[in-house]
Amino acid sequence: MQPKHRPTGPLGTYHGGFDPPRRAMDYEHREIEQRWQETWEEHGLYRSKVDWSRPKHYALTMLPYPSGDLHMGHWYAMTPSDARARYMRMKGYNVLFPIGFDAFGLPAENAAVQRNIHPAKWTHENIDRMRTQLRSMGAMFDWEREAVSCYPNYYKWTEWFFKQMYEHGIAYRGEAMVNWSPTLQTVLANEQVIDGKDERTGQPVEQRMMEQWFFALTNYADELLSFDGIDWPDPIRMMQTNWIGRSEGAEVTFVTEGGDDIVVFTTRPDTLWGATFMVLAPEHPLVDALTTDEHRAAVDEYRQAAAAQSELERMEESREKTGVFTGGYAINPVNQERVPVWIADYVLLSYGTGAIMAVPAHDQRDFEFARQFGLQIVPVIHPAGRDELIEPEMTESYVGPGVMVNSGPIDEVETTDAKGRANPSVAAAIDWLEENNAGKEAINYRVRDWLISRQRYWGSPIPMVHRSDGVIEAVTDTDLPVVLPEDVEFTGRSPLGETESFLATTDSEGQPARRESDTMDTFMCSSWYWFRYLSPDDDQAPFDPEEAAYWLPVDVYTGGAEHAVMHLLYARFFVKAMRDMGVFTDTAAMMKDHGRDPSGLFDEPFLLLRNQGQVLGAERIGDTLVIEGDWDQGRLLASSVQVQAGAATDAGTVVGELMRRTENLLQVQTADGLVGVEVLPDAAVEIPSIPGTNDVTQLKHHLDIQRMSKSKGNVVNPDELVQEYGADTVRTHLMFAFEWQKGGPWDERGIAGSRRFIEDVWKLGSAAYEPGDVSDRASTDLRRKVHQTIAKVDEDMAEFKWNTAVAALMTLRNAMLEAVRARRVTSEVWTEAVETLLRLLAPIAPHISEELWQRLGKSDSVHVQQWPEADASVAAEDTVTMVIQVNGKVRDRLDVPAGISAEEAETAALAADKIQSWLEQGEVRKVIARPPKLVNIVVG
RNA sequence: GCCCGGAUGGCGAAACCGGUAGACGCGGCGGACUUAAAAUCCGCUGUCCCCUUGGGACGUGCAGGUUCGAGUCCUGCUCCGGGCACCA
Repeated sequence: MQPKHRPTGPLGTYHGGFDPPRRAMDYEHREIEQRWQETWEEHGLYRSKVDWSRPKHYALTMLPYPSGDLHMGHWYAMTPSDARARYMRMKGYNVLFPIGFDAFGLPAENAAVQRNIHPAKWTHENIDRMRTQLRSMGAMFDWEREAVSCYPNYYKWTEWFFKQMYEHGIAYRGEAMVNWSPTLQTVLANEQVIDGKDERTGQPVEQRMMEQWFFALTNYADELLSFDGIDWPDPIRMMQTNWIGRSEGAEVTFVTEGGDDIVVFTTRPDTLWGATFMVLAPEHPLVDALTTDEHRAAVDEYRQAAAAQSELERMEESREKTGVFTGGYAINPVNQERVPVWIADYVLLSYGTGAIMAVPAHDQRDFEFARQFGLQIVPVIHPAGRDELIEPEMTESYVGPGVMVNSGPIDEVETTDAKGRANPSVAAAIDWLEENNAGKEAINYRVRDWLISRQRYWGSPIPMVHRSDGVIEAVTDTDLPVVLPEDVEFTGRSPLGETESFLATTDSEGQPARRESDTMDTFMCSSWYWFRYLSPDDDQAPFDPEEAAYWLPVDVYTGGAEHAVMHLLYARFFVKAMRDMGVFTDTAAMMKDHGRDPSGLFDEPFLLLRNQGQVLGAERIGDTLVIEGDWDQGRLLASSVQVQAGAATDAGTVVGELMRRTENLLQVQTADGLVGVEVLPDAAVEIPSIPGTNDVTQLKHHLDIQRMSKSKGNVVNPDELVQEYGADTVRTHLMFAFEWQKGGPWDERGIAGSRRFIEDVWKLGSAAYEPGDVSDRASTDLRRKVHQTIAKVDEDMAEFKWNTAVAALMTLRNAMLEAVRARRVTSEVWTEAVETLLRLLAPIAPHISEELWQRLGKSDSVHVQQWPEADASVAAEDTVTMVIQVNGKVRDRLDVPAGISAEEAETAALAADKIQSWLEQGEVRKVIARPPKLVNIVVG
């Protein structure tokens, strides 16, 4: 449908008279929304341009992964972000609100393997569809700044950043554990491993060390612990802080009898005199050397068992302690005692040094281990205010304060609950270790360096070359990007490692060499995308410093709290590394040219962060699947899948609830546990509630209540809602019906209320108001309500409290409906009310606000209007309801002047009729007056 | 297991700093309009009790505590959600 009027003015200005208001109820949301979306686009209303004469505001919403269709979760995340951006614009800021796609990732590759569709094709089709869906939201995205991470002109710069990291010593080769499938000879993602088995083949998966690329994130650990200058939610800061997990203590070297050093980190070096054994991670490199022939069989067996378990399983503290003795011994450097060296899976190679000294008397895990295996326990703390610990009588470790005993040089030193050097005994121990060259003060972080290698196809290539002489070198900048080859085969293994035409290359000296076949973690792409929005087509640099000088840093970032520790920490790390690598040198110079002080502007990416919760799928009773098929090595090849409510457990080969689906792989919860099912391409799929021929992808609509996301799959389709109710209604409802930070299950019934609100706005905005018997009182009352609403909505929009902002607008709606019925307010007051309502609603419901604004005969877009300002004197109430309590219970209410004094309030309260009978129950002991709201009389 | 959240009517929720619990909306009930239904409009709607106009008791996951006063603060639990490093 074409716009009825084709305004031709400058940005945000429309000319030409609109039709006079038609009948009250001609609200055609489809026509109106489409027309305005086209008109805004034509006028470039949301193009954002650098303008140094105006204050800037960079609003960012987390970019979506193109999983297929835009789902309610995207709307839920983005609608308020858009509304906030629009609000800031009306507040006078020059706003940048861009969008893009985080387009590399595993689901595209799954589709390739399972359905033989190329990841690029799958991704591009999804992006095309989601672009259309995003436009239907009516958001103020500046599409000219769109960035897509899987386009070569984007990942060229992802590769360039990798090179920068390499050249500045941040990227390095190291070893890490991977999920290795011996059957497929490939690495699997954690998500692909279910119950220690490959979800696709049902074959076992083992942990194996592999050499890969890392970023030295721990170099920035201390800086990342500081949140100075940024406004982030406390829980996120806390999670990041705990994730980084800084602990202070000492590194101590134990020497094995074979002469090897075992370095351990401990936060309690003061308890070294009580260290009676050591435990190494099963994968620790010294295990082989330590193991005696007598113990080798047991050690090997234990190591294999440990390799079959994930880290998460190994960290389960409640399970029984397991471990085996290597037969080897090391010398405790503080007392020259010979201590046995064990291996146990609760020690992780990835934490600390992969080895611990065990002090069973004062560490509960060590205590349980010692008791289980009959190892020596030596108490070295005399607990404060208690009897000395006697080893055989101990039933648990002692971790409290006291005085050191049995500890040679640090005997008698006090020990407290303080951490690090703040604890006298720890300080004394560190000093002693350093004086005697037995150890040194050290800091350990729980956080590990960022492993960025992925043995996959659909990611940004790592621009490195392995020379035939073993040296690794970077691809020259002029050869960037290393482009992903398109003609590859998808088998489940990494195609790059098997594509000879990609691998074969030459090094900088023209000698034959091999390309790196790993690609980068997709978090790498999303660690710098907001810079790419600044100049998405720039082929000279990752971003244009002229744009960056104006727009950076991001002022407001919104997205899901599920990104608390990974994406949001990587993003912070990335910016700090960029700063140190000099990436912002030009930007800083440009800032100075424009009189902007660049100091501190490149330390953090996002000044203010707010998180939304998750919208859950509509609640359904979990459907039961009845599946027929043949067993093949522990999983079922299905020839028929039926959705059947309440089917008997023996109705098919497998009967159970669908828990997860990845393409045609199902996980079905049966009475006997989780079963993996592969739905064969020609299998019959039957879903009674979906008419026509069904296919396996539709099974996603039949999960129990769960998160709406690409991996869980129960998606409420917003397109249908938008068709039926309109984007403005859906936007309003999403902002109204939930506590944004919390989210919750989607329930379609409630949207009727938001639709009614939008229709009422239509009536109010398009009705011709004729004053009748005008009264000052009515006019004053409506004006007061209008200005109270401005104040409330303004405050709520500023603080991301969308639901109460909409509620305030609904309250104003109610007052205006009342006013239009009574016709007692003046035309001026009515006009002020209508124009205020439309401007306050514009960020939330942009289309209807614009349509009605234009019908009022305005020439500029409502979206370039000034945000209304509340007049506090108009908004003020002159009387207030004062509550009178007796002993904390409400017994009466009085209307009193807002300015009532404490004495007057007290007098009035004690004189109130309904209070008298309560006063007779005893003496008035105390009166607490909090004018003008409350008086509490204490009687007793 | 570890880290971080959450729990308030039949439902989604609101409640600034400790000061009227339930704003706003859904649903429900009753009424108006209609041949009828839908839509729309008006009224009621936390639970229980009493003789009414009206009044009273109870009530914010559970058990305690602090306070004149607790949804809000403290202690100990229960259940639910998010994250745990190759899902994004």
